[in-house]
Parts: sequence; C-alpha cells; structure tokens
Amino acid sequence: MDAETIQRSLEDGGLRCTPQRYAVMAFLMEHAEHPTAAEIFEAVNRLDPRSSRATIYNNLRDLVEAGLVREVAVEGRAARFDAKAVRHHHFICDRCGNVEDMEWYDVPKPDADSLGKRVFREYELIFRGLCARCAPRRASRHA
Amino acid sequence: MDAETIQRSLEDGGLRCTPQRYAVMAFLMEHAEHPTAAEIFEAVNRLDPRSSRATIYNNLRDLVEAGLVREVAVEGRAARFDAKAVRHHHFICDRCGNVEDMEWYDVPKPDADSLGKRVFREYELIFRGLCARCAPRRASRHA
DNA sequence: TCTCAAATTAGACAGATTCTAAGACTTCAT
DNA sequence: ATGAAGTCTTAGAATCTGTCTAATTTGAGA
Ligand SMILES: [Mn+2]
Ligand SMILES: [Mn+2]
Ligand SMILES: [Zn+2]
Ligand SMILES: [Zn+2]
Repeated sequence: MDAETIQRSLEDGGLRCTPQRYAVMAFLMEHAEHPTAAEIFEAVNRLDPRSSRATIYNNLRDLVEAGLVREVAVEGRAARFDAKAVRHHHFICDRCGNVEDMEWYDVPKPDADSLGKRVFREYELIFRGLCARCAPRRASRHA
Repeated sequence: MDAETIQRSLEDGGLRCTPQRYAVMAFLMEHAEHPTAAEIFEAVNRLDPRSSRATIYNNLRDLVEAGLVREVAVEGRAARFDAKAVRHHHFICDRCGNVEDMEWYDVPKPDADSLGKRVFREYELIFRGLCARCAPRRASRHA
C-alpha cells in the first residue's frame, strides 16, 4: 500500500498524519479481515513506533468520526474495524463471529411513512450463517 | 400477554419453563423497546422471584440459541434483546443508540457466486440515522 | 525560537459479560 | 416414596473491552 495514499486519505479526513495514526490506518488498509482493536494494537507494535492502547482507541475513534473507517459491532465480541474502501455489505458467521465482505448492491430504502420523523443516513445489509471455514463442521455445536 | 402463550413458546423452543426463564421471556414479549440485560435484570426483580444476574444472562443465551429471542449489537453499548415476534428490520440511532423496529420487506438474497462455500441462514437490514427524539437537536454534537 | 493546541502515554477505572463452585430443584427409574 | 443424575440458579470473582486522567511529548505556526 502506497504511503502517499494513506497519508492523503488521513488529510482528506481532516486528520494530522502522526506516526501512530498512520500505522493504524495503514494496517486497516492492508488487512481486510476486520481486526479488533486488540489485534491492531498487537500488529502495529510488532514494529516501531510503539502505540499505547489508549492511542489505538483514540485513533480508531478519530478515523471512524472522519468517515474513513467503519466499526462493526458483533454480538458478544469485540468491535471490528474496516477501512471503508468500497461500499460493501457484511456476512457474519454464527459460529466463529468472523466478519466477511460481501459485494454491494442497492436495496429499496424504507418509505417516508415508515421513517416518520427519523432522519435516514445510510443502511447496511447483514447476512448471517456459517462461513466457509465453519460450514463443513456444521454439526459440531460449540466453537 | 397470556401466560399460556409465553409458556408454550418456551416449550416450542425446547426449553423448560422455569420461573426465572418465564420472567425474562414475558418481559421481552411485553416490551418492544429492546431492553439491555441490565434493564431486564432490574425489571424482573421488581417482582419476585428474584433472578441473579448470571441467570438473566444464562436465560438470554438459551433463548437466543432456541431462536426465540434476537440479540442486537450496538457499537460501544450493551447488547439489546428482542423477542422475535414478527419479522422486522432495525433502525439504530447514531446519537442515542436506540434500536427501533422497522417494517419488514424482502430484498434479493446474494447470489450463489458471492456466497461461495458459505451457508446462508438469514439476513437483516439495518438503517442508521437519527431517531425521532434526536433528529430535532441534530446540531448538537454530543449525547 | 517560543507558544499552544493536539497527540500520546501508562495505568487506573468502569461497564458488560462470563466463569466458578456450591446448592436447590426436576425428572425419572426403582 | 427414594435416590441418582441432570438441570437450573446463585453470589461473587474474574475477564474482557473500552474510557478516562493527568502528565508528557510533539509539532505547526507566529
Ligand atoms: Mn468490511
Ligand atoms: Mn426489534
Ligand atoms: Zn465461521
Ligand atoms: Zn436517538
């Protein structure tokens, strides 16, 4: 992944390009597996400069607020993060909790009636079932 | 809500009808506001018999596994629960995190190609934006 | 160079959920 | 009715995730 590209996307989001912030963004742009904050912390600290846990969380928050990163909540597990490159839906595995990207397609938005006074911003489609790794051992009941 | 109905739905799910489990299921069937485990704990303990926190969580897990209850993960907040009466989508407020029901409508499932070896079980549509209560004060930045 | 806001840090803290180990309750076969 | 075996509940400890605090460092701009 080109350093220029990463730096530019931070600046586009109105964020200064600090070494720690750069490391988080770079890791997310290079890894599409929806890592958790803990995984990002571990990964970026295998190389210098070291980032503290607080900084990982601070930067993830900043990146999400800037719209550069998406946070995916998974029931009962740590949040996962995702550099929003191209629009896409998600598939979440019932068994292992893995989040996988699914090709984007539009679906009809809810009509004004059912929205009422709510202000619509976006939607996403979540598919559930068993991922390719879990499907074969479907019979076994526990992770 | 009819006691018979609640009891029957537990048995349909293959679960024994204990007083504590009944209390959780009854509360969920009578309250559509997607309560958290803590809210359920507090509510069912305003009357006897008392349920411990562990029992609330145990029973919520059992109910979810039995397919009687849905768990809704919201970024950065406690999980919310939902007796799956009628099929519906969800609207989640960006500002206050409230989860609201939206009328169900079908959308096209992903094609076999993009599913690959995954086993599809269900999908849900999540809308995001501002709820009716938050929309008016849209300008203010913090909850 | 100086100043000041922004960013980082270690560690304390808090909230949500799970785990543990013991006891109580059910079921079911005698 | 009795006893064994499994299921359920419980209090509290433990764990995991994420936030906060207060002190320090950094770096952009004057
Ligand atoms: Mn993704
Ligand atoms: Mn609902
Ligand atoms: Zn899986
Ligand atoms: Zn709201």
